[in-house]
Amino acid sequence: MSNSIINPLSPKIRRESTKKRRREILDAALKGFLEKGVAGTTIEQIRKSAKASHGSVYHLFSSKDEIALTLFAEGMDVYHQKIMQAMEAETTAFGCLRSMVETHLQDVVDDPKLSIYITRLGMADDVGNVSEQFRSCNDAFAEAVWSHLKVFVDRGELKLLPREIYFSLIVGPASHLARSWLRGRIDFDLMSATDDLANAAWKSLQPD
Amino acid sequence: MSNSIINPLSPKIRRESTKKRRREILDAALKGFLEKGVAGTTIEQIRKSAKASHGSVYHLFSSKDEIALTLFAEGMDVYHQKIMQAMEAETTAFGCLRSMVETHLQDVVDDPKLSIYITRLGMADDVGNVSEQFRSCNDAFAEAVWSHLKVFVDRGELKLLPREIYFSLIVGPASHLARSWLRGRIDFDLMSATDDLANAAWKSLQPD
Amino acid sequence: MSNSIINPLSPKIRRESTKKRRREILDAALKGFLEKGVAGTTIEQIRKSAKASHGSVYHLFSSKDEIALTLFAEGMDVYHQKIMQAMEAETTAFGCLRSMVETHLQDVVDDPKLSIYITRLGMADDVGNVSEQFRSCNDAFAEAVWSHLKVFVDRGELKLLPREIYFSLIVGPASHLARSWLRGRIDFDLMSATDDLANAAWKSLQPD
Amino acid sequence: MSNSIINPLSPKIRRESTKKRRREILDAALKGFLEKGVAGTTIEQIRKSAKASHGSVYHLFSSKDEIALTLFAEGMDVYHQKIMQAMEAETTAFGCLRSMVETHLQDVVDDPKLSIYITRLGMADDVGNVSEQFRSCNDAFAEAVWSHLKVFVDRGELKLLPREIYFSLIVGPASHLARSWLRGRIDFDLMSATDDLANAAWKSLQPD
DNA sequence: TATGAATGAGTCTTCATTCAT
DNA sequence: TATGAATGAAGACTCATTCAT
Repeated sequence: MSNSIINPLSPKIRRESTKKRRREILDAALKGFLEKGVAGTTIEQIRKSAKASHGSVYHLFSSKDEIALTLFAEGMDVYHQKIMQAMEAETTAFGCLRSMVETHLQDVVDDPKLSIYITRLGMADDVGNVSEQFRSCNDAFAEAVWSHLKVFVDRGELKLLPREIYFSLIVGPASHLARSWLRGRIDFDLMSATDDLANAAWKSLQPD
Repeated sequence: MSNSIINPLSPKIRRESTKKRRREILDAALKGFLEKGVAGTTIEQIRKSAKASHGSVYHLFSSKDEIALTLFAEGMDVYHQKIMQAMEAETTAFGCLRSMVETHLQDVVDDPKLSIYITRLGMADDVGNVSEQFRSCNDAFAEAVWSHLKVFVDRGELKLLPREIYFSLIVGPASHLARSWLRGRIDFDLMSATDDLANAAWKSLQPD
Repeated sequence: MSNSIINPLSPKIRRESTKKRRREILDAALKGFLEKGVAGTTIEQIRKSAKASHGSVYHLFSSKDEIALTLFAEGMDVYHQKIMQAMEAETTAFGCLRSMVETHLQDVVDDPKLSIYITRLGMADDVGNVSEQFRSCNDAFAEAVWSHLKVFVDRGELKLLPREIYFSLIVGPASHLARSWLRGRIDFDLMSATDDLANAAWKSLQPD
Repeated sequence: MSNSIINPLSPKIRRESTKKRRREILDAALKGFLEKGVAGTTIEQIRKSAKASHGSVYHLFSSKDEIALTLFAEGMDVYHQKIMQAMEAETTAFGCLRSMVETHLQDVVDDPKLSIYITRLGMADDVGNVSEQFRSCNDAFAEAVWSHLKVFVDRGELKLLPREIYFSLIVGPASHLARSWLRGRIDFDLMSATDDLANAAWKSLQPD
């Protein structure tokens, strides 16, 4: 099972050292992007932070956008995998929903900046064509999620709804709350909301 | 009751013509920002589109960021007002929730680009200090929303939860779905999801 | 005795209030010039600091340079007057030299920034045509100084030299030392050098 | 013995061509600065005159101020070296003083504009932080001068005074006169004042 | 006279990207 | 492959000055 979109643009990498250099650049770039945004981070800063030369960066990536996109893709991919693993580990409908909510919250708590980066880039017009990336990988993910939930729906444990709505109902509130938390608008520990959100998701999906 | 943050930075305006000129610039800027993003829109384009001189723009606004911020504040304000009006017009708990969901969706559908602009800027670290603006106005809004919902909670019609969670439960799914829709991932008419989302919100907030 | 060059460009001033406003602008400008240089000070800052409007400034002065020039002229004039008064109060050759040295040092100590401003502008190409101002007023001053010293030279108390050299010999060292002091390169109290410099000037001008 | 401050900010230069390009820019800039002042010279003019691209200039220097500063440092350095060489070539106290005076005057006569540039920048608050540069290099120079004069003072050939005063007494008058000359206030050949100024310096430093 | 809105030429600087070595 | 010098288009912003009210 791989809906991975990691490095879709990357050239075939020959040497080990190249791979390492590539990673250094990506890490340096991510650091910058998280702190100052994509537009606010210059290639110069990236290359300096990665101790690479200008030419070196352009040898490995065709543009700054490609770097941003690669990181975005990686991030999305990891997020998707986390969610999928969480779902796969559960056998009950409630367990599944709860697990998704918890995983989402944990993901935000574990790396808030990365979380913002992904969300923000997901809405950006201006970086490369994120949407293309986003779509192809997201559609696959959506399909995978659906195929899991379908089991419970078929069993009558979850309400039948247009499939696009499930993820919004389950993760939407967590995502929304997480954004408030990221903005520092929430005092309590984000994870402590897990039960309330999981219960809410569960109830909202009960058949009438 | 005014949690308005419109023009928080605006200087005292003496002449009527100034007010008009200010508006022209804001409108021209918004047009650009919606089409090409804040970074992608130049002051030159704005001023040309507003038929104003360079200096004139800077006489009225101290920077491009201030323009973006003013627009953001205005947009947030309008959104908040819409939601508040929707809530105030309803007397039942369900009516209130449904109205919030519907208003949110309608808002996105009515002006998708503005909607993206607001959402995106709300997550931006890089433009001025949006967060400051965002916070002060958002907190007031959150308070107003809560004071409305509290009535229903006190009556036992809605479950008692940490107050920060309500808005996420009610509008979070709509917001999440709207983002998918904005990315073109959803075939059906967004408004048609109103009932499903409203019901879900309602159920998720039922007392146990 | 007036070799004053104050306000050579100023229009005839009618009202008292105008005179006051004029003074406020000049004072505000001087403050800026001393802190950040002429080029580094904007009309905007001056007018704000003087609580005057743009138009008001331009009504009273034709340009920023004119303001700078007026201040320069005033400063030069005051300096010249101080030196002349010091000379006139003395009857002996040594007393006269000592008095000039002391006055120069005191002038620097009393208002170091003004002192720098005058010196700097005296060398500037870029502000209006300072040199014109400088020349006409300086020549008159030089003449006045010479006519005082001439008495002592005629009496054989001071050496006969090209007249242009006297002022350089008497005040040059004080001026040079003062610049070091202004740069913070000198620990001791500047005034304490008075005797040494006065003696040196005296000796350097002794007939062979 | 090197109190040189040349290129204190220059990056490690790898290629020979870079050094050449750097020099071309500096030369072009100096030409402009001498003619129209630092503020009056634009980067555009410099780069055009040096046949370099905009980015090239900024690759080699971080700002216009850095160029001005480098030039200032170079100029100061050359001046200091001239004076030191003049002193070192002399064995008698009088010869030494005379040589310093003559060198200073010659320096002004040889390149009046450069001379003004150095003097003016030495007084400027507004360009970068000249003072820092100025100080560190000037202190070293002052020390070197003093260690030379000390010999004569120890021998009783020159009067014992606070060490900061010597240079002012010797070069101050020449410097002052040179400024008058630069302003066109002096008819005679500046160099012809050498003897008078040298004698004056000599006499002013005689032990009582 | 006073005000402050408007002008617009001009400047520095940034930065992604290319290319010679 | 790696390096860093060079490119040059583009952009934000400044500011002295003019002018309508």
